[in-house]
Amino acid sequence: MHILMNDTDIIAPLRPTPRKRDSDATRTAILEAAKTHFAGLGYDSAILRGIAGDAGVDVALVKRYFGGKEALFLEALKSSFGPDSAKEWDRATFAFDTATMLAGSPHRNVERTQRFQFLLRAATSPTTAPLLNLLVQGRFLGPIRQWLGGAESEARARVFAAVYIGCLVERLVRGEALAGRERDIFIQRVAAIFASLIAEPD
Amino acid sequence: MHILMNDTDIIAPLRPTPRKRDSDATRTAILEAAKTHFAGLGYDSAILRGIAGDAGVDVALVKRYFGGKEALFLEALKSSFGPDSAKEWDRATFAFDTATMLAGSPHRNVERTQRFQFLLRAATSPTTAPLLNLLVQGRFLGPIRQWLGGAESEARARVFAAVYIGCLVERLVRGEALAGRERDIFIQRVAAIFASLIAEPD
DNA sequence: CCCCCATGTCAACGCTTGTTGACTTAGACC
DNA sequence: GGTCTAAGTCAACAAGCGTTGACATGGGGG
Repeated sequence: MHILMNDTDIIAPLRPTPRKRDSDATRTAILEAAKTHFAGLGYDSAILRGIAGDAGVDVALVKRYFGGKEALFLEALKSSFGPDSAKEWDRATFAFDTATMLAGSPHRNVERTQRFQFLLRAATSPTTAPLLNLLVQGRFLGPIRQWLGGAESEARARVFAAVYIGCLVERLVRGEALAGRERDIFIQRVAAIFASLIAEPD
Repeated sequence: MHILMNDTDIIAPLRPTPRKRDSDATRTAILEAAKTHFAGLGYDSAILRGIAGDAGVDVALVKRYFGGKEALFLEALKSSFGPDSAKEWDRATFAFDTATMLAGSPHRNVERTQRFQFLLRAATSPTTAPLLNLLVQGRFLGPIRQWLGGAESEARARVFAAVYIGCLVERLVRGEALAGRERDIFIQRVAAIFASLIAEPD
């Protein structure tokens, strides 16, 4: 193993700038670690030294690359809410699929789960709540509203968001997932709610 | 005004122990301030000096009376979730009333609003989330489940809780309340959801 | 080959905040 | 009225954490 040269050495000649000590990778590593930490712990409980540690870098680098904790948080938040897959959702199966996802195993679709845990934790921390409005509006409520379509889409989008987030909180509070018949009922009920919000013709 | 003796002096003879410097009142004041602060700021952001300040006492008193921040939090949490009015709810108007409350002005029924903000903030802080399970189960989910009655009450209670909490988060994130027609639609939709969760005969 | 800038490291500062113990004072009891 | 305990005050400590600037180092361009 130690005989082999690392990737950087190999592909370096191919690039215009071989990246001396890979600042891009460092930045990315920090950002990724930050996303995980912020999502899992919330703004207050996440600590820079922990994030830097997970990224395998020094704390001071966080300042160099992002400026500070708050700026890093914002960056991580924006990075977590990239262009969403709202348009890809299938109207036929959406309600049931989403309800299923919300009912149980956090393992499926980990990325989205983490993303919304992120949102949730951010929403309930007074420090970050103000920062969140724009993002929620622009990348969550907006797309959903548009996707739902029809009249009074604003109100319906809000109900949708509320139910969606509520399910996440519910799951967050009590770690164990539902099982068996109770789980089926839960899914069925939530799916019905979603369906009623979509189907509305006008 | 300064001529009058204060209450303590007047009613003192009537009590077995007239209470020298009113330790009970002090304790209560701290607890009340703590409830407000924890509900409004969350466990992490709430600071003891702020709580003590609002209560008009020294920080050290918090230790004397409660032992520490975590213990105070627990006490405040328990105190916030006293015997609930679940049994008083009217099945006929409950769905609409609750939806209306959730839709808008946090001014009506401030107490309950604060209580659930408390719950919410506690739920999303990793520090306090573990402490919450028992309480939520015992004093919120339990009563609701019982009140809803019928078959599969567990699943339905969970859906109820999810929607309820979701609406609170939604309102928490975006301070401004809905208005006009959008508000009506919102209420109508949420009320419909609640109603469907109650009415289920079997 | 040498210099210079970007990258990374290190240690320390300063602030916030929970906690603690010593000190002061009020008031009930003898 | 004196005394002793409970109630309240004060200042300081200690730990956690974000932040900062000085210093080391590697590598590409002259």
